[in-house]
Amino acid sequence: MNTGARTKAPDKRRLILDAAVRVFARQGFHACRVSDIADEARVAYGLVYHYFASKDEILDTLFLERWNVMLDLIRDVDAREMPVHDKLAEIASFIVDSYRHDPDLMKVIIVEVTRAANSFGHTHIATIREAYDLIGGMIAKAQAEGVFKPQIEARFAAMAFYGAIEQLLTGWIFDLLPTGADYYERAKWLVVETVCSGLEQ
Amino acid sequence: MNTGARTKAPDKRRLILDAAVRVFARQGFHACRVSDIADEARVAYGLVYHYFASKDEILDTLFLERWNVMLDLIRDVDAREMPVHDKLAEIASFIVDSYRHDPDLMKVIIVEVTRAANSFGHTHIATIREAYDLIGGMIAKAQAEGVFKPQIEARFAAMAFYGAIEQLLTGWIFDLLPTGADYYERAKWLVVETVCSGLEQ
Amino acid sequence: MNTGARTKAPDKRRLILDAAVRVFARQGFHACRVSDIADEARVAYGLVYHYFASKDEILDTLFLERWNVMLDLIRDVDAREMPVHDKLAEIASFIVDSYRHDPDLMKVIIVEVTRAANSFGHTHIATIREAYDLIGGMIAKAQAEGVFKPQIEARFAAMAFYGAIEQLLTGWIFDLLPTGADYYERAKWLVVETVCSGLEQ
Amino acid sequence: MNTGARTKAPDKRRLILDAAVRVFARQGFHACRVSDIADEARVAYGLVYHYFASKDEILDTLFLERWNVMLDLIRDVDAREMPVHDKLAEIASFIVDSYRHDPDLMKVIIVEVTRAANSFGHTHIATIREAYDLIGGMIAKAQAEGVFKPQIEARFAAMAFYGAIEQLLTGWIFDLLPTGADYYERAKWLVVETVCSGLEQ
DNA sequence: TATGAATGAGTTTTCATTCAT
DNA sequence: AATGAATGAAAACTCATTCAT
Repeated sequence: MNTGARTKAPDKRRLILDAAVRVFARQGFHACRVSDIADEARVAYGLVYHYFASKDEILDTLFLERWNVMLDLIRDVDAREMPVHDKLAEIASFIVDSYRHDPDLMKVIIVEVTRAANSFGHTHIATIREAYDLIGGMIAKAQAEGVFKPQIEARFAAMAFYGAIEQLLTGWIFDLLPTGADYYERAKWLVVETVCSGLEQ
Repeated sequence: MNTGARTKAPDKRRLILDAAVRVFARQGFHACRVSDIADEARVAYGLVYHYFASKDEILDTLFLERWNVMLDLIRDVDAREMPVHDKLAEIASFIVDSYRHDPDLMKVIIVEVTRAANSFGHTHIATIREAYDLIGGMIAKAQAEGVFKPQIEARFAAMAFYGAIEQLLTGWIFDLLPTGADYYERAKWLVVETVCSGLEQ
Repeated sequence: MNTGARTKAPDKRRLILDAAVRVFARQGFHACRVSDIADEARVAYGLVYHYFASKDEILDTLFLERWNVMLDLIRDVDAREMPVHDKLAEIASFIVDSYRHDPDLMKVIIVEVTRAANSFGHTHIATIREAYDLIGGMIAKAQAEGVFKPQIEARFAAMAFYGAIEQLLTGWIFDLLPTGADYYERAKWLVVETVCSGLEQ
Repeated sequence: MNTGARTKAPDKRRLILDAAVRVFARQGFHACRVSDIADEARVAYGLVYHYFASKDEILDTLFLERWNVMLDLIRDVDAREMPVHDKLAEIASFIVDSYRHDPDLMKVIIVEVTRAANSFGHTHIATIREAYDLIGGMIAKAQAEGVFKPQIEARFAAMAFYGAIEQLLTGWIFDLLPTGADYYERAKWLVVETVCSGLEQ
């Protein structure tokens, strides 16, 4: 029974992953060196290669760890009986909270994976798509139930919804939007409100 | 009547820029070599450096060329007297048409610049922000006029709107959404309809 | 009886420095490639950059190593109680012996550093000057004691003295002067005799 | 009858040579580009190659132009009937005046040619040696006539004499010695006085 | 596990030189 | 003579990865 973060054991592997998040966020995946990660983790250079086969694998690991948590959440939400509005709100809330909890990690995922059409994005496309598809399914179901307009393609709407959230995170990442607990909460509400009811009075 | 491409000067500089778009789109900025660009342009290696100080400058040039055209469009729309709904529709239409007209260029801009918080995105943040600000201004104005709900932060709404569009393009780039004239047109309508009226019936 | 070169650690760093001396002397700093140094040292290319930040740093290191030994000698001589004639003789002897012991190293220092007004010479000007100043001080002291003529500027005389020695080395480097133990010893005597007593009978 | 420097005719070739002197002196031969020379001469890039076969040839030309003037002077002095002291004074005077008249040119010759054992110095070794040999001949003659001590090798003495002068120039080039008409004149006297009579009272 | 020296392929950039006009 | 675009070889430097200890 090792929950992974007891107290003593430093768990070098975790140390390296966490250091990588900070370094990737600060310098970008391409601009940083493996030695930067080792230094940040206060670990010997070679140890990075003891735990990970390559620099790529570190980012892969970080992405999958987080994305799978999100997929679990979305699947769980999807399975529950609740209005689509609330489902979308749960998802938006989860993503925004993910950013609140670990902005560096979300920055890395958005900047280095989600849009990297020729590298990591391409590698993980199936995993990424699963999230979009699940959301698309919720919207399609809502259309079938007469809650959402039937004219709008569910897949397109799902992308627009997800893109709206990700862009809010991008705004925070680029320091284009104000941060703080209030703003995070309002942002969650705003994106769902807009997508469900629209901006018009 | 000459479309310009067959006439006198081959304009090597343009040739290089156009080749770079294709190469960046195909391989990604980091994964491609300057020699790939030169080869694609059927031009001597050194000529790339005769016209551009660095590989970076090529991407900078491509981005600014296109983004400034968009800024002009947005500024123009902003100055016109028309319902905010139509203004947003013009913007969405312009961006989608940009993708239709030159998917490679838009792919490069979205994948390599717009979200690159540690490299090009950071360099061009002021230019990028201008677009968001202009859209935010339109929304704020609509709120002041009572057309849009006043409770939603205009800046946040603008980001959500832009993010929704960009994500549709991302969907096409990643081959997650179907393409074709019909889909492009419906996508334009969809994103504006959603943002203005919401998905709810 | 072990001269140290055959023992345990090969000390790759030293290997590289020694190889660099040979390569710089043979081809000149600008004309040689870093790979030439690595090859000469029978070491992997990248190892050169593991120990030195740049090709420049290798030459900097070689120069400072040697010049500081000379500075120590001059400072030591300066502190001793002995006729100025003998002091100058010690210095001339040290420099000529340095050439006898490692002609390549002295060649590199004279050819690539001491006169390189726009590169290494400029970088190390303060260090180089210290030697001239110390010699100038000895001459000034001799003038104050009435041993040397007071009309001649000590700083100028110091430069002339040092220049005379360096030019003898240059003569050997360019193969314009005969070499051999006898010539080295006579050269030491000659330069001091000339500067102190003059060529006139 | 064209003395080469009338008034109107710009003589682009001369313009390029003079510009090269300034650029070589300022940046060093290796650090400057051919385009720097063209820019400094306010001449088209390609024109440099119309007048000179290579960058090297420009420096060769500059060196030979000046060194041959010096050789003429030394030969002339050598042929004259005058005390060796005066001969050496004429030579020292000529070299110092050369520096007064065009410090950049002398800097370039000393820094880039005279000590460049692996490049230009090697190329022009025969020409350079001629000067040393002529001076050596004067000294040998003075020894034969009983004016100079016979124990000192004339060739070595010639090198020491020339080296003393060149080092004074080096001192000015590196800004280690004070400049000005007075200092130049005293330097001429000093070097000859030292070499002939010695520093001792 | 842990360390960091050792390896060497890969890429940008520079710049002398050529050439068409 | 004059121009400057075009060429492409050359080299420094980087850094992911391997390996001996």
